Amino acid sequence: MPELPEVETIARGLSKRVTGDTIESVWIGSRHQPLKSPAQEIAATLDGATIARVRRVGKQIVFDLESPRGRAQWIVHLGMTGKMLVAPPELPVEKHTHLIARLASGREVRFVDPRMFGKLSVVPEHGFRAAGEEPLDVGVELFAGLFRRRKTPIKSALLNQKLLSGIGNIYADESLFRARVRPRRRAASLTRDELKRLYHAVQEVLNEAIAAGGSSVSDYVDAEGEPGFFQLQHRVYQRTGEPCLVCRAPIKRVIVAGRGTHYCPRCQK
DNA sequence: ACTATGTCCTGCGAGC
DNA sequence: TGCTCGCAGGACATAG
Repeated sequence: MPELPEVETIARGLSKRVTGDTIESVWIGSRHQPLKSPAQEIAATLDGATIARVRRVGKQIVFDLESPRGRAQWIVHLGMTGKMLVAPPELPVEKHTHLIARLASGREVRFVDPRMFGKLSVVPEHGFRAAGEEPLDVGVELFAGLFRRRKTPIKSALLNQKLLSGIGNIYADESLFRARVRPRRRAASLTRDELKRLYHAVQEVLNEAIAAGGSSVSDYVDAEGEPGFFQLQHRVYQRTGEPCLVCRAPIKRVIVAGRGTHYCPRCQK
């Protein structure tokens, strides 16, 4: 599922291939679940707009658009199974394609999302605000302050996009393992040292994952249709019963915040 | 003001 | 072999 490193990889790929290009026409499928803004409004905003910039904010892809009608932003959240592909027009349109933007260069940007947890919207210029802090930009003091006085499990807090934007199930588990903190620990119970370890673990995991092009665990591919490789470096995620890479104890799986959660019962306190 | 839980959706794999 | 069923989970609604 696309979390910060996957979305970063996709946004970089899109940026490289569509910046400066102009959307000449837009097709939107009849399944409207993935749309947060009305289909008509999305089509009208994209149609004829030039893509000035593509970037990642939290887990969303933000397209800065310029057109004779003014500036706007196209916001794409990939949900669990969303893909943004840059494709030649002759490439067969795969099932669950919800939007196709045809570009002046001849290429197409396609939004594909089988499970339809993804969301598309358009907002006025500068209309989009990230809910929480960027995990890779935040300082250690502000980071630690986010968890103070919170009774919720630390894993739930990591998944809360209003605190930090971009961490999902994979990177929450991997970060907690590296920080040697159990996912069910109450956030407020973490010591200063543990919070510091967690801060560095989050940065390390996210940066390593970006370098590997993200994790391909379900059907994630980047804008060019290429998978990522960070799943090969997962130390706990989906390794239930396998030996911990540090102490050989079998990795445990429990449910926290309704999510499958993996940890080492010996290394993580 | 927080926190916990159910819901949306389709594809896939386990189990019979 | 072929079927059914349950699970996967990001964000939000709703309940407590």
